Amino acid sequence: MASTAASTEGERRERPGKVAMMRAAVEVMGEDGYEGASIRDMAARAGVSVAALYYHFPSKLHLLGEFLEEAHEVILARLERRLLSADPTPTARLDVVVSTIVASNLHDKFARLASNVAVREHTRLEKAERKVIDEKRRRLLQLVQGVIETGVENGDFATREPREAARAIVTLCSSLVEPFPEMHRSMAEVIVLYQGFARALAATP
Amino acid sequence: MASTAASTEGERRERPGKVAMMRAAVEVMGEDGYEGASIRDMAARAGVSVAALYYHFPSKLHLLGEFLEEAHEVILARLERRLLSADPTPTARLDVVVSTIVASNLHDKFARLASNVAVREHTRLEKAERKVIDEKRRRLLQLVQGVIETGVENGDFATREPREAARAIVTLCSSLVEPFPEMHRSMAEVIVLYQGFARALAATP
DNA sequence: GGAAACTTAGCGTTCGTTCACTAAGGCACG
DNA sequence: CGTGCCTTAGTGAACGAACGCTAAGTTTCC
Repeated sequence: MASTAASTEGERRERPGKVAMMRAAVEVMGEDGYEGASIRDMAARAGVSVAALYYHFPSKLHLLGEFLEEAHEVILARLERRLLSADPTPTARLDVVVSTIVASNLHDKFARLASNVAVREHTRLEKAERKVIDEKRRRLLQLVQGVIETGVENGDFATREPREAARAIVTLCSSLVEPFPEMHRSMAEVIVLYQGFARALAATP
Repeated sequence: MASTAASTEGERRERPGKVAMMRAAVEVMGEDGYEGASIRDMAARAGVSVAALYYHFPSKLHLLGEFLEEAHEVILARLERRLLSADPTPTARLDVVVSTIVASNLHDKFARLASNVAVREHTRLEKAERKVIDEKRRRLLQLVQGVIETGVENGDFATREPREAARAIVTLCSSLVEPFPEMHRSMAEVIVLYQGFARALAATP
């Protein structure tokens, strides 16, 4: 579903489309913050008029909300899929958790900006939409917690606080977009490093 | 120096003063984000006119910068002082690192708001001021890294990545202000929990 | 022809910032 | 001992620019 541009035919006159507008909007939000990002900047980045944004999104806040819902849904789906086809040992499954989350936040420039928006701006939502996002974050946390708990049950892990360990792991994997100046590592190196951190957190009582 | 209100005499007519203005400004920034916080809200919260802010701070951005410098200096000083009078074993020193950072970010409502500002808004600064803050964050990181490295040298710790472990620990201790919905723990419990996490990160090879 | 996907133009509001002014305390000097 | 003067810490009003948003018209494509 939802193949907005150039779906069945080739080479139409490249209309920007809703997806491109959301991409542009998220880029600007990632750079300037939600309140600092003006809809004029978003529209200009998408190569579109301001009113075009309002054709697709009822308000700036709904645009943020829609993105956050989608982004969380995407990472949850990705994680569930990769866990299904993963080595069933808890350590391998935890490695999958880490590599999936880190890669989702780091794999290109847009992913980094989107990740910034996701961690910093979800507080701006209205209470109702905020609840929807919090619920999705809770699902992500539960997923990781489940992986840890099965590991504790069969002796691979040993933490007495699976929920808090899961929270710490997800926080770590989500907080590595420029929290400190310069980390001179490739994404692959970061993944290995953080898989080690995650194992340490899960394995230590 | 700099005792702004009621310095030598008693009971002057309670003028708000620069410190109160900065406190109010940081509160509003913590709630609404830097760009979302208007100087009118800040002034109102401090019980003062807008122009009064401009008497003490040359601009909104300088206000943020001055706060960030001060906040980082405070936590660095606190950490250095507590490390000086701490049990010299690396584990005890790492515990001090964790308890100091966590307590600084959590000990009351203002501390939480200030912590939010510190982690989210330091990217808004101009390049020059940004460098000043980054340097202070680097000093904090170095301090923690040093604690870990001496632990590795004498065999208490075992990580092969002291810098990244330090980064992870500081990130964890700084990221616990509402990153996930509801953490039903007292500050003392959180400190013990995160001391365990920090030890695990430092001790695991 | 008609719906979907836009544009142009502008609305009212809020923003950061500045200007001209002032009440209040300290203080050197005749 | 008071009086003119400078500094400190503010006030109130207003500036132009930028803001989120919208009504009405135009193009594109089946």
